Amino acid sequence: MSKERPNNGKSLSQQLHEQLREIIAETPSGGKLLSEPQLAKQLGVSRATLREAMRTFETQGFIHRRQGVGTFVIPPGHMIEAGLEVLESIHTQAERMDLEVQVGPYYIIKKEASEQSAERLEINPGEPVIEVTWVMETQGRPVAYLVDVLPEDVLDGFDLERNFNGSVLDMLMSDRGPTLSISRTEISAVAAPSDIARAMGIQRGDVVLFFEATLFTAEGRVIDYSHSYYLPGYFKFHVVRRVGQGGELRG
Amino acid sequence: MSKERPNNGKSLSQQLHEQLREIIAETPSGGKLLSEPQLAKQLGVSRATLREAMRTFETQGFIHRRQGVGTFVIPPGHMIEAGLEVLESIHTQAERMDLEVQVGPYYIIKKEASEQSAERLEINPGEPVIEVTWVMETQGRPVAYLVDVLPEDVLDGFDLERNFNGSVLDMLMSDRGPTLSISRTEISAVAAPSDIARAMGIQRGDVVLFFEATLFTAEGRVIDYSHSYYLPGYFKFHVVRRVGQGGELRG
DNA sequence: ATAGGCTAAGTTGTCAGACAAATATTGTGA
DNA sequence: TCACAATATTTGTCTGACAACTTAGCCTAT
Repeated sequence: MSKERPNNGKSLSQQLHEQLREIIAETPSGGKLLSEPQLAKQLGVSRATLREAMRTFETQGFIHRRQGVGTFVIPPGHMIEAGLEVLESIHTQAERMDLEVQVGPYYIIKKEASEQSAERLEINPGEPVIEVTWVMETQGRPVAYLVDVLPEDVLDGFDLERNFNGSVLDMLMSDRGPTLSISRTEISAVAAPSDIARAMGIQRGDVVLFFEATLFTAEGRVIDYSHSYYLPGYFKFHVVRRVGQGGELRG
Repeated sequence: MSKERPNNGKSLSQQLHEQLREIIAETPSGGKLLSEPQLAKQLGVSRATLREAMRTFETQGFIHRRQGVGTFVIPPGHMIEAGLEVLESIHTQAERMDLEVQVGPYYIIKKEASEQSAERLEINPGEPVIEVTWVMETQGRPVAYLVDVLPEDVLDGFDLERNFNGSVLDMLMSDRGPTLSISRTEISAVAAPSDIARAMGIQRGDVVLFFEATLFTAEGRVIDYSHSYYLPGYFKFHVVRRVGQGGELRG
């Protein structure tokens, strides 16, 4: 068992969250959930706590509550289907796509933060960072080229050389790591620069998808800056865009 | 004329939501909110209700609650900033980016649905559709090429020729239109095919971002299928990805 | 027979007050 | 000075109740 974690105010709530997810998943599209008092009793929590958990699913558009009527599961297929808005490693993502992947050549080096890296990581240029570079392959063919840059101290407690399985994100999301919250990913398209082209075995100037991401902890600290190149055709990225609600917290 | 609406279980909660948003927006980055009892008293609601509202913001990653400590505003700039997950027209989006845009040449034609369009629109091939094609320019330079395909009956009540201002989406979102819910957008990168290259004044084979989107009404009907090409550099698209929660509702 | 209104039951929305759990601060003693 | 206990503050959860809303069925008047 991992480290002796206290109930960070999460464990219980987390459990409830999981249970609720299952219940929602098992309810047919458009179907009606049990009433709140019944559900609360079944799950062994108070109605107030249950309602807070339900609210998270409502915010995410999975369920819909109508006063005096009940709570309904929003028809999926037309729903989230786990696109880019869910933060998961490219490894995990590839599995869902039934794509068998291998970790190609990778390099883990310690260096001083470049000006660009430093700005993204919100540290000072020259501070020590770890840079992880690797190529993702399927059927022996390179399909993605990934670079992660992290402040050195973030990796305290990790044995990078031993535990690296191809995904920095998976490692950070393990229970030993800090609590992650969101990742801001910029999307663009570029012609492959020569060094990337060489590593991926394509022509210089060939079209690749380009992602640039910064990863934040729950406290708002930047702990990872990554840029990655993907061969079109092997990956299908998608986003679910929602009308209106929520936007514009900033002026 | 607003119909005689009863409090659809929202009006009050909605109001609270707005107030909370303001409070969060006005709190400095990383700052601490008032304690829940104080906030509840100030807003004139019970603590339970307040907590449900806060939960929505927590789910969206705007605030972070720590038991025994308090509730904190997550530094923005780190935050949402209205990325791709909000459904809005490219026109609106361009405005936010301080990009002055003009509507270049456009064509509105009626035709029979191709096999591909029909599949996307969930109709039968051969049924009448409207196809809107236009080029978006900034400083006289083409920067995007957009094609929208809609079933003919969707546009009942719209005078397309007269009202078209460059955005099909804006028109559909107007009050005369149906209630929209989500848009599923696939993201890829391609080398510009010759006809698009010609229309955009670039070389055939140049790199462009490629979006392919289907737009759903609240009832789940597909009412728009669009594919669009964007010149990298002129646009910055980004997505905010959230860790774990909510994912995998579907098998 | 039909249309319209009324009643009752079920469900979500909101409220009040209380205690538990986690954390940070302060005070105390060695 | 340092370790440790006491205390105050804050979020997490519970309980029970009532209000607002929706639906379905019954009843009445036309």
